[in-house]
Amino acid sequence: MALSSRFAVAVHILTLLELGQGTPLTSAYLAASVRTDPAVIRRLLTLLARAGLTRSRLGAGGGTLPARGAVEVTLLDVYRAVEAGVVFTQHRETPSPICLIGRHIQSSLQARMDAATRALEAELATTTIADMLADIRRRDRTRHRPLARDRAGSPRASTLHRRTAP
Amino acid sequence: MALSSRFAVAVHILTLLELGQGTPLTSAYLAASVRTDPAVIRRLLTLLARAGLTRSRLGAGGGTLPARGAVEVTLLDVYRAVEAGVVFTQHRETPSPICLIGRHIQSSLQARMDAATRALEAELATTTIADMLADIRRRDRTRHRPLARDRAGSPRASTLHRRTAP
DNA sequence: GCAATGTGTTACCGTCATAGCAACACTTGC
DNA sequence: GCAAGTGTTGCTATGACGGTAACACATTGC
Repeated sequence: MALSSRFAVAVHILTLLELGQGTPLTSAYLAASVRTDPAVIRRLLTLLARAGLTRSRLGAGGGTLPARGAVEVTLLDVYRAVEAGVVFTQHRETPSPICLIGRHIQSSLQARMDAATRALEAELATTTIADMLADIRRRDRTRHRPLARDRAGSPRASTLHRRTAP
Repeated sequence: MALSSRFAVAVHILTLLELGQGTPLTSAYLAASVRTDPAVIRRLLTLLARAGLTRSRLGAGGGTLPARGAVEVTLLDVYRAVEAGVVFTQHRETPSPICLIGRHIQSSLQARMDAATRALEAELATTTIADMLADIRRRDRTRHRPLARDRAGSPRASTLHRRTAP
């Protein structure tokens, strides 16, 4: 069936870290934006750190920073970091070897599963975290302006670098 | 994360039905090849019947037949028939609207998820059940011949149309 | 040195989807 | 009528996942 929500949350986090511009963000801050528990975020961050996508600083004033440039990190990198990477599942029990179909269905099907997975992954690789951030900024400019003030300069920095819950 | 095994089993069943060549196959027969319980097979068959891929005959001498030609049924048809069709999952809770990222991450991400899903589905659509059967026959000819007898004629019909467990 | 802050990690629980399994009503062919 | 099937339901065990609390450890600033 479906993948977990880890992929969505991980992309969210990485985009938010990129927006942070060098300030280490705490798991509490990230959790407030995602709307979950800080421990869940930290659990996810260990996966991202293990994949070389984030770095964390311990202790007071600590937090997490992106470890690579946002233009280098694709959604495929994120996907591979946090998901088992298995979209399709084979039979639970190996089928009957007495049956012609049973003998070969798994290997034959695996080839198609792999091809479909490759197609999905290739598509994911076309988008970077930088693309995501740019797209989100674009969406905010066009769609989200019922009261259009502060056009140029002095953007909504208050909502970005505030250390309290966003 | 991963899909259920329903897709794999459904492809298995449809290929086996196609091999049956007009004889209705029972859920017990199919279950023996898949190595599961007949009730599990019947539960799956209702999904396939609902999608117009199979027809069943009730009563003694009954069983299930393919409802469409094997060249017309793609793996995408099977996939759509038995899976919810959702590969990616969004956040459980809607992210914080106070945060720039939180406001737009879901719509932005959904576009990429849809694109990746479309790529996967397009790849699945390139293979038919007839392709599967042909591929399995090919694999059986090339790989599965430690003792190479009965080259032409008199194939392993015993393993195909036998009504007992394969 | 010490308190405050924050990460990393573990353990536990509730929820949900799934597959295995048994049971039963109903249909069909002999 | 009986045997052989399907269609369907209910129950259970399992595994993945996210929410939550707790705790050890690292770091900063006083």
